[in-house]
Amino acid sequence: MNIGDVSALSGVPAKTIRYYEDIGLIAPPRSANGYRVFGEADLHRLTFLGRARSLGFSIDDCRALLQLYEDNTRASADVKQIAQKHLARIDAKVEELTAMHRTLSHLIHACAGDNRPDCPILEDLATSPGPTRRSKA
Amino acid sequence: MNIGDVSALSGVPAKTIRYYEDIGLIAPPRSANGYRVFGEADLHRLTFLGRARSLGFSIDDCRALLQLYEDNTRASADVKQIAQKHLARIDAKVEELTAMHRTLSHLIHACAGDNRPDCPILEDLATSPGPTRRSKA
DNA sequence: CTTGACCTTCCAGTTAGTGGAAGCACTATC
DNA sequence: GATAGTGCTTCCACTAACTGGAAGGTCAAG
Repeated sequence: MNIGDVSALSGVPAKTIRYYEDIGLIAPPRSANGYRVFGEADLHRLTFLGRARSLGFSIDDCRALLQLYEDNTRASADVKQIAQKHLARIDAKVEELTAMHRTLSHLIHACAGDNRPDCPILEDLATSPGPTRRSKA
Repeated sequence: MNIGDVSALSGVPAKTIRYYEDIGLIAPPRSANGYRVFGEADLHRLTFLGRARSLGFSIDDCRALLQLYEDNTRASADVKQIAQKHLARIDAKVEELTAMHRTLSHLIHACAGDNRPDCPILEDLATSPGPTRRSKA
C-alpha cells in the first residue's frame, strides 16, 4: 500500500501520516522508488491513532497506548489509568469553558446590542483583575 | 511605571506584555535608558487584555474589542456580535469535549483495570472509523 | 512523449505565549 | 570606586499537532 491508500482506509491525512513517521509513531519501509510501503499492521496503527486522537488523547498518550496495544502481556489497569487522567483533563477543560460560557452569556444578555455605545461587555472587560469578582457579592 | 509595575498591577506577565507590544497591542514609549514607560492608559489596556483573554477571546478578538473599547462612537451591537461568535465557539468546544467525555467514561467504566490484558478501551481504539462514527469539526 | 496523479523532501506558518542566555541600567553597600 | 543584586533590554528557541505550499522525482495512460 502507498500512503494514499492507507490514508483513505484509515482516515488519517497523508500529511499527518508523514508527520507521525517523523515523530516515530510509525516506521514503514521504503520501496525502491523511495515510496513508503504500508502493511496491515501500519494500517491498524494508523486507525488506532486516528481514533485515539479523535478522543482527544495527546500524542504522548497515543505513544503509550500504542505500546500497550501491541503488548499482549499488558495490564488493563495501565490503559485505564491513562484514560482516567485524560478524562480528568477533559473535565477540567469543560469546567473552564463552562465558566466562560456563564460569564459571557450573562454579559451578552445584558448588552442591548444596538447602535449606542453603552456596553456591559466592555465594562466588564475593563474591570480590574484580582480575585474573580464577577458577581457583586 | 516600568514593566514590572504594570505587570503587577494588571496581572499580565512582563514577558506577555513585551509580546503584546511585539504584535502591536500596546505601544509604550521609551525613556532615555531604553526602558518602556507605561501610563494609566497602558495599564487599562493591559487589564482589559488580561480579562478578555481569561474569558477565552482570541488575540484577534482582543484587538477588535480594544478598538471598540476606545471608540466612544462604537455601537454595542459590534461588541455583542464578537462576544456571540466567541460564545458559539465555546459551545462547540464544550459539545466536542462532552462527546469525548461520554465515550471515554463509558469505556473506562467497562474496563476492569486489573492486571489482565483484556481491555475494552484498546478494543474501541482499534476499531475502524466505520462503526463508531466520528465527525471532524 | 506528454499529461496528470501521486509520491518525495524541506521550509514556513499556525496560537499565544514561555524559558533562557547575554548584556546594560539602577540602587545600595562597603 | 568596586561590587552585588535586581530589573530591564533583545534575541533565539521551544511548545502541540499539524497544515500549506514549493520544487522536484515516479508511474500509468493515451
